[in-house]
Amino acid sequence: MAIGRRPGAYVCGIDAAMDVIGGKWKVLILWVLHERPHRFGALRRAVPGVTEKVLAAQLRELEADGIVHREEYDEVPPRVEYSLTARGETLNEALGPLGAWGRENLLGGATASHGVPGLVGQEAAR
Amino acid sequence: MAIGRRPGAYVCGIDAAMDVIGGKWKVLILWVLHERPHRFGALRRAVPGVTEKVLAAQLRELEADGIVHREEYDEVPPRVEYSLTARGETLNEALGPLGAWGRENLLGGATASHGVPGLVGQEAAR
DNA sequence: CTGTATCCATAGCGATACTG
DNA sequence: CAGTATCGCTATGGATACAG
Repeated sequence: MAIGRRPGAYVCGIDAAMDVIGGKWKVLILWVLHERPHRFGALRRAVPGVTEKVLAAQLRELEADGIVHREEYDEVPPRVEYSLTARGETLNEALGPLGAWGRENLLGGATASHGVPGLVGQEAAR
Repeated sequence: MAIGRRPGAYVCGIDAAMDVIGGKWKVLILWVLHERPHRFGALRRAVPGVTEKVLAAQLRELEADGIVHREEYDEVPPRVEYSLTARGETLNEALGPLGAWGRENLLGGATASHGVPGLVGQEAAR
């Protein structure tokens, strides 16, 4: 409990989880952050097509749900680093089978993995 | 491949899968159909709050994606039965860990399971 | 560099009525 | 019974400009 934006409105764990990862870019953000922490600008470049406003909004929601950690350094120029929390890591692992299903059934097994431990490489390095 | 509504637009298996289960009611439909086939009206009653139009639309998409099978019986009164395909069953299984994550992290482990084989009971019978 | 503010486009969803 | 048609709302997301 304590997280999720519609407390008490879920009929099973799946739709609760869907609420957390339902944003258009969230699984991509998860995918990128799983490899290593990113700052805002790097994240924006790593998630092609997202605008600043939307990226900021999705990060806020993921932060509110305890998935990502936001570390603000009081420097100049400003620096903010985003990383996965422990809960974010477990969510990423729970997403593994779904990613495998998608690769096998939707992509023909041709594309990069989704950060399942032991399968992720340097694809998202950039 | 051959399924998914944005062929070639995915960066990893996860967002491809998200496209398939992204509708507001789709995971619920999956949950209900996993237990046993349902006809349209029964499905509508089993998924509380959905309207006919939206239910029909989501079923069409799931059918186009090869997740559900639509069996039309030429009787009077008309009868149509919806069931999961083999691909739908594997998708349901791939959703298992995510549902477990949601129950543990969002619901406190209090709610019914999502049809993970061996865990589903009569909760969705209704 | 890391955001917020403003405005706008659209997709998805919902209610109701109607048809084969 | 099993849908389709029509209408419209609202939430999400996108583009651009501006701020700390």
